Amino acid sequence: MGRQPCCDKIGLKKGPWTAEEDKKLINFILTNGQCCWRAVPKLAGLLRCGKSCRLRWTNYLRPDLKRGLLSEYEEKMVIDLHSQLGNRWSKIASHLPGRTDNEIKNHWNTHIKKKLKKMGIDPQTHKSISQSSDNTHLSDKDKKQSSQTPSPPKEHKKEAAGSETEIIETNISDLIMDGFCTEEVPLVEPHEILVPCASSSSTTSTSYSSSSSYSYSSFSSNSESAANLLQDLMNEFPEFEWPNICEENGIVEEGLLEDDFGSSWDFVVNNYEGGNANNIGNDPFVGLELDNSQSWVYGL
DNA sequence: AAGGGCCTCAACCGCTTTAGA
DNA sequence: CTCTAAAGCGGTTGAGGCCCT
Repeated sequence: MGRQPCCDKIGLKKGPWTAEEDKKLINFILTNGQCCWRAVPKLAGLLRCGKSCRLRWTNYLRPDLKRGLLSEYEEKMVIDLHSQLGNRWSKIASHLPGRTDNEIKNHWNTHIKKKLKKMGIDPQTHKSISQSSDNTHLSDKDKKQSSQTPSPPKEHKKEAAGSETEIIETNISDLIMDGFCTEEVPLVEPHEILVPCASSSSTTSTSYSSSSSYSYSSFSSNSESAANLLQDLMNEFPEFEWPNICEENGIVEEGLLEDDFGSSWDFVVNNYEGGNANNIGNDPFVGLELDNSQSWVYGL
């Protein structure tokens, strides 16, 4: 017996999702939760197959996703994990909260792979290309690119004499020192993801802001005040040295945090009920900003 | 300004794995 | 244990934007 297709493809829409479809899917998932993807399109009023809905949600609409390019630390993690796990993108993604397997796979193929090749490292084996006995696994296009790529600098040729571990570690360090771009690119406007609160006792707080320069991450919390929310964030992100904050209403606390990786973060905790001077929201929130570029607002 | 080539990444395809009857 | 449906996963595609000539 032949395998049935995952869905009746006749009449189903394919291709890029529209904002209207996104809204329908977000509303449905946040109201009903994730269950039985095959039934989702019908119940949500979408002309898509369940698989397409699941992919759209997991790869793009999920509110806990990080946005923008991978940080230096995340790239190093991906390279290290790939050397251990190979192309098991979902396993790699599971070590990077807020990142999807698709995102990591794309980033690997478009950025990291090229960078490693340029440094004389075989992206598949993580060995120096000069050590590889053959490069027959490369496609014609790869070979062409490889032939156009300048020889590795002398330092790398010198490193080839050392142990494999040393080579990889040194090259990864060089890679990071080269400086990857960490620009943040918000992709979803907040007004597009706001949904009516479900009447049920949802434990997910909806995050928002009127500024498009922020990322809008939901944060699972039972918080009823900014102080409680901050406490939840402290538990979630223990790598920060969090300050003590005033628990009175109407207090805005600002300051600097430093994470385990030496990055300085501006933070602001707003206890105001019913709006604030920056018009960021009408409820208490906790905001984090890295180098004036990456921002997260955790609202109630 | 035009157009051709390259790059990026969202989305799709098809195979594999998992869950449950 | 077997079969089937659903979900998960990784490879691939192609539209759209960017860059270079």
